[in-house]
Amino acid sequence: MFQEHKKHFEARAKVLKAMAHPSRLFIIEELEKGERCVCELTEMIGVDVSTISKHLSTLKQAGIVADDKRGNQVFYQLRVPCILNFFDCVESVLELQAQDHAAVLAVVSK
Amino acid sequence: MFQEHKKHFEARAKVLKAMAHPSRLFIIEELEKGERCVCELTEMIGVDVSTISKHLSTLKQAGIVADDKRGNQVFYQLRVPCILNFFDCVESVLELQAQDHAAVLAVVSK
DNA sequence: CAATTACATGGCTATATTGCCAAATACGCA
DNA sequence: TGCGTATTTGGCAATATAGCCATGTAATTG
Repeated sequence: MFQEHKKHFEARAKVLKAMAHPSRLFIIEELEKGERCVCELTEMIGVDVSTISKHLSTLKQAGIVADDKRGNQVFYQLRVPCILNFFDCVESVLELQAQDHAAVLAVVSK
Repeated sequence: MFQEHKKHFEARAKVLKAMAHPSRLFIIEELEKGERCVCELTEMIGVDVSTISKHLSTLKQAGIVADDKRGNQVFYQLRVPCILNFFDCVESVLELQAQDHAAVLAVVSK
C-alpha cells in the first residue's frame, strides 16, 4: 500500500522539505515578486551569505528555483509559480491552530 | 524585511515541515479518502506502531489532522482539505525535475 | 479481576539539518 | 596581472529527526 509507492512519496517529501524552512519560505515569497541576487536576499534575511547560498542550493536542487549568473552575481527566480497557492492553505492551518489555542484558553479561564 | 516577520515564517515552516515526510504524506493522502485508525495506517505503511503514532502526533500538533477516540481505537481525519492542492503543485515540481534530468542525460550522451 | 488489544510515551542511537567561519572560485576592473 | 566583490564549498559543532524497543495507559472481553 505504501511500500510500492515509497519512492514517489519520498520524492514529494523532498520538495516539501526544501520549502520547510523560514528563510527558504521567505525567499520563495520574495522571488514571487521577481528575481533576486544572492546579495539582496542575504541583506533582507540577515544571516551569513554562505547560509543563504546553501538555502538557495537546497531550493535549486528541489527544482523550485533556477539560477542565472550574470556578470558578478547570481540571480535566482521561481520556477514553479503554483508554489504560492500553498501559502493560502498553510494560512488556513495556522488559523485553525489559532482557534484551537483560543479554545484552550477559554477552557482554562473558566 | 525578514526579521520582523520571522515568527510568521517560522509558523508556516512548521506546518510544511510536518508534511515533509514520506509516511506523513501518505497518511494525508489516505485520510483524504476518509478517517483511519492508527492500526490501519500502521498496517498500510509497515513500520512500528509507535513510529506511526508519533507521525500522527506531529500532524496533529501542526493542526493538519484531528483525532477521535472511539472505544478502543483512535481515528484520525484531515482537518484541512486544501492540503491536497499541494500535491498538484509538488507534482509539477517533480515534472520539472524529470525534465532537468532528461536534459542532463541528453547532454551527457551527446 | 485478568488478559488482550490499541495507542501513546520515554529512552536511545543513527542520521540529517542549520549556521557559522574559513577557504576556494569566478568575474569585472584598473 | 592583481584586487575587490559576489558566490560557492568544506568543515565543524549544536541541534533536530526518525525509528526501534520497552513500558505505560485505556478500553474490551471473558
